[in-house]
Amino acid sequence: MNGDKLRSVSEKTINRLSLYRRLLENRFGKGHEHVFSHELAELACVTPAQVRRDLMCVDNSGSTSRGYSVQELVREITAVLDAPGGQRIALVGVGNLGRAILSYFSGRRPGIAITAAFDSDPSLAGRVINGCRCHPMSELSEVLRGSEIGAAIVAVPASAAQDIADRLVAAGVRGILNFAPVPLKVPEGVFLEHRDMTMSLETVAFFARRSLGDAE
Amino acid sequence: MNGDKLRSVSEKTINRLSLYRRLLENRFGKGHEHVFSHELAELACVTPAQVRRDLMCVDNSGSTSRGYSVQELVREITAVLDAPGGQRIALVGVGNLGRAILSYFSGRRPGIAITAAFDSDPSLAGRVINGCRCHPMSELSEVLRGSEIGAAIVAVPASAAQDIADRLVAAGVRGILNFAPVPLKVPEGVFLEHRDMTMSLETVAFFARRSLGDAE
DNA sequence: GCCTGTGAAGCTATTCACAGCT
DNA sequence: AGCTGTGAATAGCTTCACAGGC
Repeated sequence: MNGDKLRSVSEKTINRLSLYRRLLENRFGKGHEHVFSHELAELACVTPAQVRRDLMCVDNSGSTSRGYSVQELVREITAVLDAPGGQRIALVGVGNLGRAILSYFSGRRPGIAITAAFDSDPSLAGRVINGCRCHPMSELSEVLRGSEIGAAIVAVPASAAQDIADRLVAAGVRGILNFAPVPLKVPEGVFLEHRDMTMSLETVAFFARRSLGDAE
Repeated sequence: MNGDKLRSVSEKTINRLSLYRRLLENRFGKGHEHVFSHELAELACVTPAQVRRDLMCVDNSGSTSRGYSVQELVREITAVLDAPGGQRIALVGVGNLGRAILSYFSGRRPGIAITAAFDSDPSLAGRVINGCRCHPMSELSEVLRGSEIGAAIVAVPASAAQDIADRLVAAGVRGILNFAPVPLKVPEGVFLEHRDMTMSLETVAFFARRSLGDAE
């Protein structure tokens, strides 16, 4: 389809495409059939030029004086973001955060499903939480090998995270979303996103304080 | 102290300083008194040049052929990041995610404390979770006004998020960490960080798939 | 007139590369 | 010899500004 364009799309653009799609779905639900780049920009809190630039990587239906067709745009962004048959994700670590993630994603996005969870607590084994089956940690490799899972969420304590990451990669996982408060080492070719809450919160605290100082 | 340098520090640098500090604390716990930039870089998964560049904004003790003194570096980063008397944070939304955040931050960082939580569920009012008192949502402005809280975490459903943000800003909050899956509008001068799990997960899924494709 | 798509400019962040120090 | 601190170069991202279309 639009193969080569996709090779070079940046992470930030993919992030925003994900956001645009949700905003558009929501907007379409409200009866709007078309959007202008400045309207979508307003919803997403970015500039209109940014929206148009981002949309260059979707196989865009083009546009008229009415702007973009919401429905077509959603379809085209989906063609870029989602795997044709949907994508399966594993969750490792079913503590407070892991459960929050399960409950949040349960059936929320059609293209993505968390289909297996793992925890070192044996009492969770066999339980089904928000439609997702929990397995003992020891079965990680085995369960992943028999599945179509290509990405995983790591929500375990810092001390366990690197070991888990190694095992995930060995089992064929090529994308990791890491919530553990420690940077992970993964081989070239494995995509890694580190979402460190401590970093986020300390950063917000810093700039909040600086803002106050600026005002005075 | 090092006032003007701080005006221009980027968000990314502050993020990494937060990370460096934790890695250093951990390292010092293991008996290392000194680090080289390439060692810290290895721990943080960045380049040595990046580390040195980031450290330019701390009032650095300088360095010798032994590298940086871990203890001093921690102290200097703390002088940049933390408010002198510690910083208080509010949490809005005590659902699954909110509880995960409370349990995670409970006593973890000395410079930061989540001192008030709010939820629209009246049955939570008055309860204390991980040392943090829950208030009914209606008391948000009142409680914040009588406090030193300058930043807040938003962990409510999308539909409530903008209203909460407006009330937080009106009550004097100058930094918001937003976990709701919707971009928030805040006035100039209020720092906003949007941590959207759907965006993160869809992005990881996309690049995991692309990685697989690259390999084939 | 007001939109989109996009080359070019402008900005920000990262890395290079080397002077200066021990 | 091997480190830090930093000007200069590079790479990456965003915005400008305008040609072309309805």
